[in-house]
Amino acid sequence: MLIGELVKITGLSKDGLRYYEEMGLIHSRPRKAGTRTYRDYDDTTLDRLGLIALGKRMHFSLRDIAATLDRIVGNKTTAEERRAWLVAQIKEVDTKIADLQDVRKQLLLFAERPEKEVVDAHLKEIGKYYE
Amino acid sequence: MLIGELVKITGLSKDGLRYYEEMGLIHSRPRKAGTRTYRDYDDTTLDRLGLIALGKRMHFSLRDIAATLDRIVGNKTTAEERRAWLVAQIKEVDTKIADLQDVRKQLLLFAERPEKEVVDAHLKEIGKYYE
DNA sequence: GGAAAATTGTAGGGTAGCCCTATAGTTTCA
DNA sequence: TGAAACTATAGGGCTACCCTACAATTTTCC
Repeated sequence: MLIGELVKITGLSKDGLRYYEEMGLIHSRPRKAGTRTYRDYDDTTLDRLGLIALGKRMHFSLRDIAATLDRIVGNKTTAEERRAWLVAQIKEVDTKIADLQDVRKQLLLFAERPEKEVVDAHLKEIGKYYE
Repeated sequence: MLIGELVKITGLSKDGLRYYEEMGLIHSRPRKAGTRTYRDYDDTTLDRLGLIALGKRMHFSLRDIAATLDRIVGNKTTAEERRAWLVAQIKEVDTKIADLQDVRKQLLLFAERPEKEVVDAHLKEIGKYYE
């Protein structure tokens, strides 16, 4: 299929998809047409895009996603390798969740006593984690 | 204090701090020195940087953080306004947590049956959420 | 069948949130 | 006094795109 259909199915943008291809996240077969060359995608592209979306929901960079895409979709990896990798990913997600839960706790403390002095004092305590 | 001390205390970079100032997230009093003008920061800057860090952990854009910084640190806001705003923020964080938990569930399903055919089949099911 | 509309291509600029030079003015300290 | 330490501005680079052009190639409609 051409890029337009991919756009229709996925809701992603033309530019985004071409950027993915440039980054090596998806691939197409060149289809010659006069002086132009169109990109022809096959169905497995949709699987890859699904995984890319999953990676983005994990707040991973495209570079990281690219590195792992072939690892999970590719045929070269064994089931055991996939499992080990997946467990590692789950741990990373757990870390992100834990961090957000901590943030939530901080916000809740603010919300319970929203008087300026209390907020300010609380800020002095937690505000020391600058990064 | 000058920018170097801020760098030491926070661990943030000189460039990052100047970018924050450019974006209006922090402020300094200009200190003239010959043809140059140095940035002079006061202690409240540290409070602001603490809140900025909190915002970043929530994956908020600097633009959004800037908009809310004055709202929470500023004197103009009432306790009730602050509380309402904080509750809204907590909801947003909850959404992010829920999404990550969903991602975690998907990964776990993959991990439990990492055989290629099963993974591929599963992909077809969940892989339809492209964004 | 020929013109108009839709689709694709490349090229270029813009955004966010920084990092990393390079070059130069200012202050501090031995 | 002169070198080291700190500061400034200016410029380019990176990521993950978006948003114009403008041109080539279908496809569609009359």
